[in-house]
Amino acid sequence: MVYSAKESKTRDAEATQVSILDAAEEEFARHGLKAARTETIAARTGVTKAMIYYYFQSKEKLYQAVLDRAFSEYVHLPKQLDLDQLPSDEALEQVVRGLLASVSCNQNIPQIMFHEAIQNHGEYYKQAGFLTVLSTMSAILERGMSEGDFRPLDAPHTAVNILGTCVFYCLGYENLKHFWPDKQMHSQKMLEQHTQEAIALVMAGVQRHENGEMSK
Amino acid sequence: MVYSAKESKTRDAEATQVSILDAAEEEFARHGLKAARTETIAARTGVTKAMIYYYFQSKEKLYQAVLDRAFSEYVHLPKQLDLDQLPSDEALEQVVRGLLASVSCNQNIPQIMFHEAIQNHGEYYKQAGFLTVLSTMSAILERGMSEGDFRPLDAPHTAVNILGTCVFYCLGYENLKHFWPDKQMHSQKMLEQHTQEAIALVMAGVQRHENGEMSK
DNA sequence: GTCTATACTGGGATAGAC
DNA sequence: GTCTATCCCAGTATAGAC
Repeated sequence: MVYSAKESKTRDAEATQVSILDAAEEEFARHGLKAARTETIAARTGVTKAMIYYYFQSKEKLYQAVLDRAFSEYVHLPKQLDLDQLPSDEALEQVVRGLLASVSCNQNIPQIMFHEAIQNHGEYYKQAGFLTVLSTMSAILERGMSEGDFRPLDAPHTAVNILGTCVFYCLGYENLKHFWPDKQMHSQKMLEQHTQEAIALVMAGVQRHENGEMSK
Repeated sequence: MVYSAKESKTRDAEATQVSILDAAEEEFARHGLKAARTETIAARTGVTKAMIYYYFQSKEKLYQAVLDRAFSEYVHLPKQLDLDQLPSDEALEQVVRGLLASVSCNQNIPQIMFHEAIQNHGEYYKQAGFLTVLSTMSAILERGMSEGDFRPLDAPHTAVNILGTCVFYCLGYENLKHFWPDKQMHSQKMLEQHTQEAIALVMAGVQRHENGEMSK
């Protein structure tokens, strides 16, 4: 995804389009559809505004193109079949780990999704990979309960709550950095720690424990 | 907060200002500072755009006023002293429960905070109540570990992860509704279920269990 | 395919009547 | 204190040269 094509000074339609899409993804993530400025996108891309309208007829069309590309590239989960082979707790850990990795490496998509949610009534979300993730997690949780690995819980609600834990750290970065004034939240070390703590919390949160009190 | 003063047709400066603030909070929550339209705020309020500039000199000043009011009203946590009296697990449950209640009853504030994070680099977040919530939770987690109630964990990271679980359901509502096509996510019943499931996940996630494997 | 220059519009802000 | 009318800039979109 994030490969810039600025170096070629010769005319290259393909490269220009990719370059515009990259800059647009960034801008839309930051500001949402309405507040995004085509001028900023053009400036970051290195081409002029006119080019944006040449390739993508309007800001809306460009937005749609960004979403389309993002959905096709985001969240490469382990295949359903592979997950079914694993014990439920290992399957869940795999999914959560994949999710955390995706979110850490490209925060633009979750940010765009959020803007979608509160501005555009989640119109595009149906197409997105996140619903798949939720369904997958929910199914694993159901299986884990029936196999006795997990405590009694409501699978869809718990899947949503897990997803919340996974995305919040990166989504709220600019706010949360005040909570860690002396650390770099995006450093390799911190991201790894976040991954580890999130997984620990989630796994402990769903697993059945011999003498633990059941929640119902 | 959400009390409208439209019914008085006589001139009432106080009521007009409150009315503007209410509408503005809504609009800023939906669109963020930049994309928010003063025209929309005025329309929703029932007064004209000019009034907004009469009372608040600019859109920015209005935004600041909305934030100031929100911070002073949001998240009424139990007093520090009361929490210290309780066993750590009960204290944590109290805080999480309070947080879930605040978020469910007014989603505007978390939404504004989110926009702050990704648009304005979290400038205002330092003032907000959320950092207090995080510190409070973190302290409780530390105490719980030292008293042997909680498993070994990183307190700040875990506090952030818990907060994520608490806010995500309401923040992502418009997206997540596609995941529950047959339910009303804002119904009393669903909100209660979310509260219950979130608390169950969090408490199970942090508590020490006799035979559970420690995460470190 | 890429640029410069410009037409057009939405919306922030203000002047002035009532 | 509240309204109407208007100014004017920022920003979308396009025409036309190269």
